[in-house]
Amino acid sequence: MVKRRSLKGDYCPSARSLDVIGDWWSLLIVRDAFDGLTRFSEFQKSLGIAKNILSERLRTLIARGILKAVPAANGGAHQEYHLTEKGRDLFPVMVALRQWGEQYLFEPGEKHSRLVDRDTGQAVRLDVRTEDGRLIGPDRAVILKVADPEQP
Amino acid sequence: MVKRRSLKGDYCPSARSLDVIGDWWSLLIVRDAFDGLTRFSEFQKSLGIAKNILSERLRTLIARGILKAVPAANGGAHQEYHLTEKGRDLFPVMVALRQWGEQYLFEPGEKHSRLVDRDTGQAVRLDVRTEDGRLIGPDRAVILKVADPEQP
DNA sequence: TTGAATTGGTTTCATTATGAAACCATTTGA
DNA sequence: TCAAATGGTTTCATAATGAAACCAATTCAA
Repeated sequence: MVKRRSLKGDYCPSARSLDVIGDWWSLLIVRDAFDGLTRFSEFQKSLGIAKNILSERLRTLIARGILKAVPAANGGAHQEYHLTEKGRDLFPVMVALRQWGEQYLFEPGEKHSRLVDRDTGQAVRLDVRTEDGRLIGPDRAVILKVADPEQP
Repeated sequence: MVKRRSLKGDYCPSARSLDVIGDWWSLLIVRDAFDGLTRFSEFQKSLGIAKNILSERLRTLIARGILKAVPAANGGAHQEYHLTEKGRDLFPVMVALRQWGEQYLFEPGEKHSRLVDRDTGQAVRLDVRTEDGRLIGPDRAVILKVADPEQP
Protein backbone atom coordinates (compact mmCIF):
# COMPACT_ATOMS: atom_id res chain seq x y z
CA MET A 1 0.00 0.00 0.00
CA VAL A 2 3.05 2.16 0.25
CA LYS A 3 1.36 4.75 2.40
CA ARG A 4 -2.24 5.44 2.91
CA ARG A 5 -2.89 9.03 1.99
CA SER A 6 -3.76 11.23 4.94
CA LEU A 7 -6.40 13.87 4.53
CA LYS A 8 -5.33 15.85 7.58
CA GLY A 9 -4.43 18.80 5.43
CA ASP A 10 -7.68 18.86 3.52
CA TYR A 11 -9.90 21.84 4.21
CA CYS A 12 -13.04 19.80 3.74
CA PRO A 13 -14.28 18.81 7.19
CA SER A 14 -15.89 15.63 5.87
CA ALA A 15 -12.55 14.50 4.53
CA ARG A 16 -10.86 15.08 7.85
CA SER A 17 -13.58 13.18 9.62
CA LEU A 18 -13.14 10.26 7.28
CA ASP A 19 -9.43 10.44 7.90
CA VAL A 20 -10.10 9.89 11.59
CA ILE A 21 -13.02 7.47 11.65
CA GLY A 22 -13.31 6.37 8.04
CA ASP A 23 -11.67 3.02 8.36
CA TRP A 24 -13.40 -0.29 8.33
CA TRP A 25 -13.83 -0.93 12.04
CA SER A 26 -13.75 2.33 13.94
CA LEU A 27 -17.36 3.35 13.45
CA LEU A 28 -18.54 -0.15 14.23
CA ILE A 29 -16.70 0.00 17.51
CA VAL A 30 -18.24 3.39 18.19
CA ARG A 31 -21.66 2.00 17.38
CA ASP A 32 -21.14 -0.76 19.92
CA ALA A 33 -19.98 1.81 22.43
CA PHE A 34 -23.21 3.74 21.91
CA ASP A 35 -24.89 0.44 22.47
CA GLY A 36 -23.35 0.27 25.92
CA LEU A 37 -20.49 -2.13 25.32
CA THR A 38 -17.35 -1.29 27.26
CA ARG A 39 -15.12 -4.33 27.53
CA PHE A 40 -12.58 -5.78 25.14
CA SER A 41 -14.29 -9.13 25.04
CA GLU A 42 -17.69 -7.56 24.43
CA PHE A 43 -16.48 -5.68 21.38
CA GLN A 44 -14.65 -8.72 20.16
CA LYS A 45 -17.64 -10.97 20.46
CA SER A 46 -20.04 -8.46 18.99
CA LEU A 47 -17.96 -7.61 15.95
CA GLY A 48 -16.14 -10.84 15.26
CA ILE A 49 -13.02 -8.75 14.82
CA ALA A 50 -9.56 -10.26 15.23
CA LYS A 51 -8.16 -9.46 18.65
CA ASN A 52 -4.99 -7.86 17.39
CA ILE A 53 -6.99 -5.55 15.15
CA LEU A 54 -9.41 -4.66 17.90
CA SER A 55 -6.50 -3.94 20.18
CA GLU A 56 -4.94 -1.60 17.65
CA ARG A 57 -8.22 0.13 16.85
CA LEU A 58 -9.05 0.76 20.47
CA ARG A 59 -5.60 2.23 20.89
CA THR A 60 -6.01 4.66 18.02
CA LEU A 61 -9.56 5.59 18.99
CA ILE A 62 -8.18 6.51 22.39
CA ALA A 63 -5.27 8.38 20.84
CA ARG A 64 -7.76 10.34 18.78
CA GLY A 65 -9.88 11.25 21.76
CA ILE A 66 -12.95 9.30 20.75
CA LEU A 67 -12.72 6.67 23.44
CA LYS A 68 -11.11 6.79 26.85
CA ALA A 69 -9.90 3.93 29.01
CA VAL A 70 -11.32 4.03 32.51
CA PRO A 71 -10.93 1.69 35.48
CA ALA A 72 -13.66 -0.90 35.78
CA ALA A 73 -16.84 0.47 37.28
CA ASN A 74 -17.25 -2.55 39.56
CA GLY A 75 -13.79 -2.30 41.08
CA GLY A 76 -12.46 -5.13 38.91
CA ALA A 77 -8.96 -5.00 37.55
CA HIS A 78 -9.83 -4.67 33.91
CA GLN A 79 -10.27 -1.49 31.92
CA GLU A 80 -13.39 -0.21 30.31
CA TYR A 81 -13.62 1.71 27.09
CA HIS A 82 -16.00 4.64 27.19
CA LEU A 83 -16.97 7.24 24.66
CA THR A 84 -15.62 10.70 25.30
CA GLU A 85 -17.73 13.74 24.56
CA LYS A 86 -16.02 13.91 21.19
CA GLY A 87 -17.05 10.32 20.64
CA ARG A 88 -20.62 10.87 21.76
CA ASP A 89 -20.85 13.75 19.34
CA LEU A 90 -20.60 11.19 16.56
CA PHE A 91 -24.19 10.36 17.40
CA PRO A 92 -25.64 12.24 14.41
CA VAL A 93 -23.25 10.40 12.11
CA MET A 94 -24.47 7.07 13.44
CA VAL A 95 -28.09 8.11 13.15
CA ALA A 96 -27.56 9.31 9.60
CA LEU A 97 -25.97 6.00 8.62
CA ARG A 98 -28.76 4.12 10.34
CA GLN A 99 -31.43 6.13 8.60
CA TRP A 100 -29.93 5.55 5.18
CA GLY A 101 -29.51 1.87 5.86
CA GLU A 102 -33.10 1.53 7.01
CA GLN A 103 -34.28 3.16 3.83
CA TYR A 104 -32.19 1.28 1.30
CA LEU A 105 -30.61 -1.85 2.70
CA PHE A 106 -33.52 -3.89 3.96
CA GLU A 107 -36.03 -5.87 2.03
CA PRO A 108 -39.60 -4.69 2.40
CA GLY A 109 -40.88 -6.30 5.54
CA GLU A 110 -37.48 -7.35 6.75
CA LYS A 111 -37.01 -6.61 10.43
CA HIS A 112 -34.33 -4.34 11.76
CA SER A 113 -33.48 -2.62 15.00
CA ARG A 114 -34.95 0.81 15.51
CA LEU A 115 -33.82 3.88 17.37
CA VAL A 116 -36.40 5.48 19.61
CA ASP A 117 -36.74 8.04 22.37
CA ARG A 118 -36.28 6.16 25.62
CA ASP A 119 -39.05 8.07 27.34
CA THR A 120 -41.74 8.46 24.73
CA GLY A 121 -40.89 5.61 22.36
CA GLN A 122 -41.05 7.99 19.46
CA ALA A 123 -38.91 7.29 16.42
CA VAL A 124 -35.72 9.29 16.19
CA ARG A 125 -34.62 10.86 12.95
CA LEU A 126 -32.54 13.64 11.54
CA ASP A 127 -32.74 16.05 8.67
CA VAL A 128 -30.60 18.71 7.16
CA ARG A 129 -31.96 22.16 7.85
CA THR A 130 -30.97 25.78 7.58
CA GLU A 131 -30.44 27.83 10.71
CA ASP A 132 -34.04 28.91 10.72
CA GLY A 133 -35.27 25.36 10.47
CA ARG A 134 -36.18 24.89 6.84
CA LEU A 135 -35.47 21.48 5.34
CA ILE A 136 -32.84 21.56 2.64
CA GLY A 137 -31.60 19.04 0.08
CA PRO A 138 -28.25 18.61 -1.62
CA ASP A 139 -29.39 20.61 -4.63
CA ARG A 140 -29.96 23.69 -2.52
CA ALA A 141 -26.79 23.50 -0.47
CA VAL A 142 -23.46 24.74 -1.72
CA ILE A 143 -20.01 24.35 -0.33
CA LEU A 144 -18.21 27.61 0.20
CA LYS A 145 -14.61 26.93 -0.62
CA VAL A 146 -11.99 28.59 1.46
CA ALA A 147 -8.74 29.96 0.14
CA ASP A 148 -5.89 27.85 1.37
CA PRO A 149 -4.28 29.82 4.22
CA GLU A 150 -0.96 28.23 3.35
CA GLN A 151 -0.89 30.02 0.02
CA PRO A 152 -1.43 33.73 0.66
CA MET B 1 -6.94 -10.95 5.00
CA VAL B 2 -8.64 -14.22 4.34
CA LYS B 3 -12.02 -12.62 3.81
CA ARG B 4 -13.35 -9.34 4.95
CA ARG B 5 -16.35 -9.98 7.10
CA SER B 6 -19.59 -8.87 5.51
CA LEU B 7 -22.26 -7.28 7.65
CA LYS B 8 -25.04 -7.89 5.16
CA GLY B 9 -26.83 -10.15 7.56
CA ASP B 10 -26.63 -7.76 10.49
CA TYR B 11 -29.93 -6.35 11.62
CA CYS B 12 -28.36 -3.05 12.61
CA PRO B 13 -28.93 -0.61 9.77
CA SER B 14 -25.75 1.32 10.58
CA ALA B 15 -23.74 -1.83 10.16
CA ARG B 16 -25.26 -2.54 6.79
CA SER B 17 -24.59 1.01 5.70
CA LEU B 18 -20.97 0.68 6.70
CA ASP B 19 -20.83 -2.57 4.81
CA VAL B 20 -21.82 -0.71 1.67
CA ILE B 21 -20.05 2.64 1.99
CA GLY B 22 -17.73 2.12 4.94
CA ASP B 23 -14.54 1.60 3.04
CA TRP B 24 -11.76 4.06 2.73
CA TRP B 25 -12.60 5.75 -0.56
CA SER B 26 -16.29 5.37 -1.29
CA LEU B 27 -17.57 8.25 0.79
CA LEU B 28 -14.83 10.51 -0.49
CA ILE B 29 -15.93 9.77 -4.03
CA VAL B 30 -19.51 10.47 -3.01
CA ARG B 31 -18.43 13.74 -1.43
CA ASP B 32 -16.78 14.77 -4.69
CA ALA B 33 -19.91 13.76 -6.56
CA PHE B 34 -21.95 16.04 -4.31
CA ASP B 35 -19.39 18.64 -5.16
CA GLY B 36 -20.30 18.29 -8.82
CA LEU B 37 -17.45 16.15 -10.10
CA THR B 38 -18.49 13.65 -12.71
CA ARG B 39 -15.48 12.49 -14.69
CA PHE B 40 -12.91 9.83 -13.97
CA SER B 41 -10.04 12.26 -14.27
CA GLU B 42 -11.74 14.76 -11.98
CA PHE B 43 -12.13 12.25 -9.20
CA GLN B 44 -8.64 11.02 -9.73
CA LYS B 45 -7.12 14.46 -9.53
CA SER B 46 -9.22 15.54 -6.59
CA LEU B 47 -8.56 12.49 -4.46
CA GLY B 48 -5.08 11.50 -5.49
CA ILE B 49 -6.37 7.93 -5.64
CA ALA B 50 -4.64 5.28 -7.73
CA LYS B 51 -6.43 4.81 -11.03
CA ASN B 52 -6.98 1.09 -10.62
CA ILE B 53 -8.54 1.64 -7.22
CA LEU B 54 -10.75 4.46 -8.48
CA SER B 55 -11.83 2.28 -11.35
CA GLU B 56 -12.80 -0.53 -9.03
CA ARG B 57 -14.58 1.77 -6.58
CA LEU B 58 -16.63 3.46 -9.26
CA ARG B 59 -17.63 0.03 -10.48
CA THR B 60 -18.84 -1.10 -7.07
CA LEU B 61 -20.57 2.19 -6.32
CA ILE B 62 -22.49 1.71 -9.55
CA ALA B 63 -23.20 -1.93 -8.72
CA ARG B 64 -24.59 -0.79 -5.40
CA GLY B 65 -26.84 1.80 -6.95
CA ILE B 66 -25.12 4.83 -5.48
CA LEU B 67 -23.68 6.13 -8.72
CA LYS B 68 -24.84 5.65 -12.27
CA ALA B 69 -22.87 5.98 -15.48
CA VAL B 70 -24.47 8.29 -17.99
CA PRO B 71 -23.37 9.44 -21.46
CA ALA B 72 -21.50 12.71 -21.46
CA ALA B 73 -23.75 15.73 -21.18
CA ASN B 74 -21.87 17.58 -23.94
CA GLY B 75 -22.18 14.79 -26.48
CA GLY B 76 -18.61 13.68 -25.94
CA ALA B 77 -17.69 10.02 -26.00
CA HIS B 78 -16.77 9.64 -22.36
CA GLN B 79 -19.04 8.61 -19.53
CA GLU B 80 -20.06 10.65 -16.55
CA TYR B 81 -20.64 9.37 -13.07
CA HIS B 82 -23.71 10.81 -11.40
CA LEU B 83 -25.29 10.23 -8.02
CA THR B 84 -28.50 8.26 -8.04
CA GLU B 85 -31.31 9.17 -5.69
CA LYS B 86 -29.95 6.53 -3.32
CA GLY B 87 -26.62 8.28 -3.53
CA ARG B 88 -28.05 11.73 -3.01
CA ASP B 89 -29.82 10.43 0.07
CA LEU B 90 -26.41 10.05 1.65
CA PHE B 91 -26.49 13.81 2.02
CA PRO B 92 -27.28 13.73 5.75
CA VAL B 93 -24.39 11.36 6.31
CA MET B 94 -22.04 13.77 4.61
CA VAL B 95 -23.40 16.71 6.54
CA ALA B 96 -23.08 14.83 9.82
CA LEU B 97 -19.46 13.97 9.08
CA ARG B 98 -18.79 17.55 8.06
CA GLN B 99 -20.36 18.94 11.19
CA TRP B 100 -18.33 16.70 13.46
CA GLY B 101 -15.15 17.50 11.59
CA GLU B 102 -15.80 21.23 11.83
CA GLN B 103 -16.27 20.91 15.54
CA TYR B 104 -13.29 18.75 16.40
CA LEU B 105 -10.72 18.56 13.66
CA PHE B 106 -9.76 22.15 13.02
CA GLU B 107 -7.56 24.41 15.04
CA PRO B 108 -9.32 27.45 16.41
CA GLY B 109 -9.22 30.04 13.67
CA GLU B 110 -8.22 27.53 11.01
CA LYS B 111 -10.23 28.01 7.85
CA HIS B 112 -12.39 25.34 6.35
CA SER B 113 -15.05 25.07 3.68
CA ARG B 114 -18.60 25.65 4.83
CA LEU B 115 -21.94 24.35 3.70
CA VAL B 116 -24.63 26.96 3.20
CA ASP B 117 -28.06 27.40 1.69
CA ARG B 118 -27.51 28.46 -1.88
CA ASP B 119 -30.28 31.02 -1.77
CA THR B 120 -30.04 32.58 1.65
CA GLY B 121 -26.43 31.86 2.55
CA GLN B 122 -27.53 30.47 5.86
CA ALA B 123 -25.43 27.79 7.50
CA VAL B 124 -26.72 24.28 7.10
CA ARG B 125 -26.80 21.88 10.00
CA LEU B 126 -28.51 18.81 11.27
CA ASP B 127 -29.68 17.48 14.59
CA VAL B 128 -31.22 14.35 15.90
CA ARG B 129 -34.84 14.87 16.84
CA THR B 130 -37.91 12.92 17.80
CA GLU B 131 -40.90 12.81 15.50
CA ASP B 132 -42.43 15.82 17.20
CA GLY B 133 -39.25 17.84 16.79
CA ARG B 134 -37.58 17.67 20.18
CA LEU B 135 -33.78 17.50 20.18
CA ILE B 136 -32.44 14.25 21.58
CA GLY B 137 -29.00 13.04 22.57
CA PRO B 138 -27.46 9.58 22.67
CA ASP B 139 -28.31 9.19 26.36
CA ARG B 140 -32.02 9.50 25.66
CA ALA B 141 -32.16 7.29 22.61
CA VAL B 142 -32.34 3.52 22.81
CA ILE B 143 -32.03 0.89 20.18
CA LEU B 144 -34.93 -1.47 20.01
CA LYS B 145 -33.50 -4.83 19.14
CA VAL B 146 -35.44 -7.04 16.85
CA ALA B 147 -35.75 -10.76 17.19
CA ASP B 148 -33.85 -12.46 14.42
CA PRO B 149 -36.46 -13.60 11.90
CA GLU B 150 -34.17 -16.48 10.94
CA GLN B 151 -34.52 -18.01 14.41
CA PRO B 152 -38.24 -18.34 15.19
C1' DT C 1 -5.13 16.53 -40.99
C1' DT C 2 -1.61 14.99 -38.62
C1' DG C 3 0.94 14.62 -34.44
C1' DA C 4 0.79 15.27 -29.56
C1' DA C 5 -1.49 15.31 -25.46
C1' DT C 6 -5.38 13.87 -22.65
C1' DT C 7 -8.66 10.62 -21.06
C1' DG C 8 -10.06 6.44 -19.18
C1' DG C 9 -8.82 2.83 -18.12
C1' DT C 10 -6.05 -2.29 -17.30
C1' DT C 11 -2.01 -4.98 -15.96
C1' DT C 12 1.88 -5.97 -13.21
C1' DC C 13 4.38 -5.91 -9.21
C1' DA C 14 5.92 -4.53 -4.50
C1' DT C 15 4.26 -3.39 -0.04
C1' DT C 16 1.01 -2.80 3.71
C1' DA C 17 -2.91 -4.02 6.45
C1' DT C 18 -5.65 -7.54 7.96
C1' DG C 19 -7.14 -11.93 9.98
C1' DA C 20 -6.50 -16.43 12.19
C1' DA C 21 -4.29 -18.93 15.31
C1' DA C 22 -1.13 -19.73 18.84
C1' DC C 23 0.52 -18.12 22.87
C1' DC C 24 0.75 -15.97 27.53
C1' DA C 25 0.12 -13.47 31.98
C1' DT C 26 -3.33 -12.09 35.05
C1' DT C 27 -8.07 -12.35 36.99
C1' DT C 28 -12.10 -14.26 38.09
C1' DG C 29 -15.09 -18.20 39.56
C1' DA C 30 -16.47 -22.68 41.25
C1' DT D 1 -7.01 -24.47 44.26
C1' DC D 2 -7.69 -25.56 39.81
C1' DA D 3 -9.95 -24.28 35.55
C1' DA D 4 -11.75 -21.10 32.71
C1' DA D 5 -12.19 -16.46 31.11
C1' DT D 6 -10.10 -12.03 30.09
C1' DG D 7 -7.15 -9.04 27.72
C1' DG D 8 -4.06 -8.88 25.24
C1' DT D 9 0.71 -9.79 21.92
C1' DT D 10 3.29 -12.38 18.41
C1' DT D 11 3.71 -14.82 14.25
C1' DC D 12 2.57 -15.94 9.82
C1' DA D 13 -0.14 -16.27 5.41
C1' DT D 14 -3.03 -13.73 2.46
C1' DA D 15 -5.81 -9.95 0.58
C1' DA D 16 -6.15 -5.11 -0.52
C1' DT D 17 -3.83 -1.21 -1.94
C1' DG D 18 -0.76 1.93 -4.50
C1' DA D 19 2.61 3.24 -8.05
C1' DA D 20 4.03 2.81 -12.35
C1' DA D 21 3.94 1.12 -16.88
C1' DC D 22 1.21 0.41 -20.56
C1' DC D 23 -2.48 1.02 -24.08
C1' DA D 24 -6.53 2.23 -27.09
C1' DA D 25 -9.55 5.84 -28.12
C1' DT D 26 -10.58 10.67 -28.12
C1' DT D 27 -9.62 15.56 -28.27
C1' DC D 28 -6.70 19.42 -29.22
C1' DA D 29 -3.59 22.51 -31.66
C1' DA D 30 -1.04 23.89 -35.39
